[in-house]
Amino acid sequence: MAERPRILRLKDVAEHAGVSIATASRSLSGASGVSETLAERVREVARQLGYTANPHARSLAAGTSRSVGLVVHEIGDPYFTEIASGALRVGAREGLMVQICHTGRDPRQQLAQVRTLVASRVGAIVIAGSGFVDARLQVAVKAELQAYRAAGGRVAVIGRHHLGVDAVLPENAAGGRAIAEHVLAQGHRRLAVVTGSRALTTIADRIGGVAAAFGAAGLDFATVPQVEAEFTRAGGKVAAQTILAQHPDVTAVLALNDDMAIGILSVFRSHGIAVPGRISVAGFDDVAVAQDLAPSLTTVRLPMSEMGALALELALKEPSARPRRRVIGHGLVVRDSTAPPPAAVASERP
Amino acid sequence: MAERPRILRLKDVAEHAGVSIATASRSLSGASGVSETLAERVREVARQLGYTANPHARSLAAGTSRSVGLVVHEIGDPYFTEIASGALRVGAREGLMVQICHTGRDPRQQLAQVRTLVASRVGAIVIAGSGFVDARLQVAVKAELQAYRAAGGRVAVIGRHHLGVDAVLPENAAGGRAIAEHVLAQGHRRLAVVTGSRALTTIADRIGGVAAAFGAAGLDFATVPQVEAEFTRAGGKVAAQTILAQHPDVTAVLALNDDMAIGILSVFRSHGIAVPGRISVAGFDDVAVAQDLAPSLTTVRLPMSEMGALALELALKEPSARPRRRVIGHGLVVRDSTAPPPAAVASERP
DNA sequence: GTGAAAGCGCTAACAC
DNA sequence: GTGTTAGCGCTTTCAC
Repeated sequence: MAERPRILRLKDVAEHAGVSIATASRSLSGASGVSETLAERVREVARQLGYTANPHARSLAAGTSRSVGLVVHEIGDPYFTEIASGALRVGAREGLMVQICHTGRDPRQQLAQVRTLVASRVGAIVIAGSGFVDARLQVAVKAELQAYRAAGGRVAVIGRHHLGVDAVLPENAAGGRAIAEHVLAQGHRRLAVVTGSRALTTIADRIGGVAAAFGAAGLDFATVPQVEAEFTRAGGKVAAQTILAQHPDVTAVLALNDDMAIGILSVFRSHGIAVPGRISVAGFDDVAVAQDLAPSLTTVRLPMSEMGALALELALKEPSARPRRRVIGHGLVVRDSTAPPPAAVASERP
Repeated sequence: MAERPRILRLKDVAEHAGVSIATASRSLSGASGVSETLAERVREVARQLGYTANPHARSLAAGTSRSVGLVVHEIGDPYFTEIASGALRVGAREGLMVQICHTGRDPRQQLAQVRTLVASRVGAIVIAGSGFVDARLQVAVKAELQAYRAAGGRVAVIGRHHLGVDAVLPENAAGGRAIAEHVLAQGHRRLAVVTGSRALTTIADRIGGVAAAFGAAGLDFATVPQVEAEFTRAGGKVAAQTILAQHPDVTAVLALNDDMAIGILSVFRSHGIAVPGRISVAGFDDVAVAQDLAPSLTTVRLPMSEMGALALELALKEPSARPRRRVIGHGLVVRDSTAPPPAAVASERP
C-alpha cells in the first residue's frame, strides 16, 4: 500500500541527515554554530528531498517573516503595476516575498490591509497608494503603524501622507505646474482639468501645481472647469463626454493621470475630434504605453518603477531618528498630443 | 513610563472579554459552539482593541490558510494583470488573500514559487502562466503538485499544461486560426508572424492555429517568416526592426500577443510606415488599451479577467475524480489596424 | 559544535 | 456552551 505522501517537515530532513532538528534548522537558515561541512550535508539532503520550510512556522517562531507588504490602490492601474514591479525587483534581490494588497482607494480597506500585514508580521510595509488630504481618514492607520514600528516593523510610503514615516515624494505639484505651463505657453487659454478624487493628496498636489502655473501667468484658475471622475481610463471616458457636452470650446484638456488621458483620447477619436488639431490632451505619469499611443501622449514623467524600488529600500534600511524624505524629480515629456490651439476662427461654436 | 506597545494576541482579547481563549477563537473564526450573544461581545471587544489574528499562527494550527497562490509569468504584462484582477475579485469575495508570484517565464522559478506556496499551505494554487511544450520541464512541478493535492491542496491552471489538473483552456489555436483567416480573407499573402518563445504551449498553439488557416487556404505556412523575440512590447519593437530589415515586402504582421503588436505599431509609426495602409498589424488577447490605440488594434479577444476568476473558482471547488476542463471561447475583434493589402504596384521594393 | 526543550499564537479535539 | 490542553513546524535559548 502506497504511503500517503505528505508535506515534508524539518524533522524529515533532520532524520535523513542524521542530525537533530536544531542543527538542521541552523544549517538551513544559515545561522552560525554548525560546522560548514555538516551544514552543507544537511542542505544537500534538503535539496534532494525538495524540502521548503513552512514560512508560517518560521515566522511564528522567529517573530518576523521573510516577506514584506505592498499596499496599492489598484493593481490594474499601470501606475501601480510599475511601482510594484520596482518593489518586486528589490524584493527578489533581497530574497523577500512581496505581498501585494489593494485598497480600491477606500480608507477602510487600507486600514484592513495594513492590519492584516501587521498581524502577519511582515518585515516591512510600503504604502504605495496616495495619502488622503483629510488626515482624519488615516488616524487609525497611523496608530496601527505606530504600534507596528514600536514593535520593530519598518514602514515607507510613496506620496504625501500624514503618517510620519520615511517617504518617497514624487514632484506632483511641480509636475502639475510644468504641464500647465507647457500648454499655457502654447497659447491655450480655454482649458479643462480632468481629475480623480480630490480627497487624495496626489491629485490635490497636481491640481495645486496647475493652479500655480495659472497664477504665475496672471490667469484666474477659478474659471477653469474641473471635471472629476474615477481615476481610470473609464473615468477619462466619462469626463471626456462631460467636457464635450458642457465645455465644447476648450482647446486643451489636462488629465491628471495617463490612464484618464487614454480614455479621453479614445472618446475624442470616436467623435472625430482631432488631437491636437482641435483639442490638445496631456496626461501625467508617463506610463509605458504613453509613447505608443497615437498621437503619442504629452505627459509628466515619473519614474514609477524606481519609486517602488526606492520605497522598499528605504523601508528595509535601519530606521532613522526622523523620517527620511526622498524627493523624486519629474520630467516634462512633450509628444504629439499637444500643440498650439487652432486659430480663433476655428474654434467658433457651431 | 509608557508601556511598550505590543501586537495584540488572542489571549488579550479573551482576557478583556472575560472568556477563555478557545471561546474567543471560536467567536472570531465564526465557528459554531458559542452563543451568539457571547460571540458578538467578543467580536466587539476585538474590534475595540483593533485586534487582527496572526495568520501564521492560524494556518500553522489549522494546517491550512485563508490564502491562495497565483503564479504568473510577469506581473507587468497586461495579460496577467487582467487575469490577476479576476482572481483577486474572487479572492476578495471569498475572503481570501491572493499571493501573487511571478516566474519570469523560467521553469526553475516556477518550481521555486510552487514550492513556496505549497510550503506555506495555501488553500489553492492557480498557475496562470502558460505551460511548456516540453513536458519534462515540468516534471518536478508536477510531482510537487501531486504531493500537494494528495495532502488536500487544490490546483487549477490556465492554458495547456502537462499537469493533470483542472484547467481553464483559452482557444489559442482557434483564435490563431481566426486571426490568420481574417488577414488571408483580406487578400494578404506575404505575412510575417511575430512570436515569443515557442517553448510555451500558449504560443505553440497560436502558431498552430495560424498554420491551420494557411493549410485550409491551400497555402504553405513553411514559407511564412516567423520572428521570435521576447513576448513583450520591447520584443515587439525588436521584431519590427527585424521584419523591416529582412522581410520588407510583407503586407501583414501577425503578433501573437497585443503587447508585441503595440511595440510593432510604435516602430512602424516612427518609420512612417502606414498601418494598415502599407502593412496591417494584428494582435492577440485584446488587452484594455487595444481599442484605444490608433490605429485601434485588430485582435483576438480572450476574457482574461473571467479566466482568472474562473480558474480560482475551479480551484476552490471540491476536487473531482477527473480533471475538469473549461474551454474559453475567443472572439475575433476587427478594428482599424488591418485592411486589404495595398495594390500590387504599391508594394514594389525600392 | 550539537542536542533537548521551551515557546511563537492559534485551532481543534476533548472534557466538563 | 465553555474551558483545558495538545499540538501545528519552526527558531532559539540553554545545557552539554
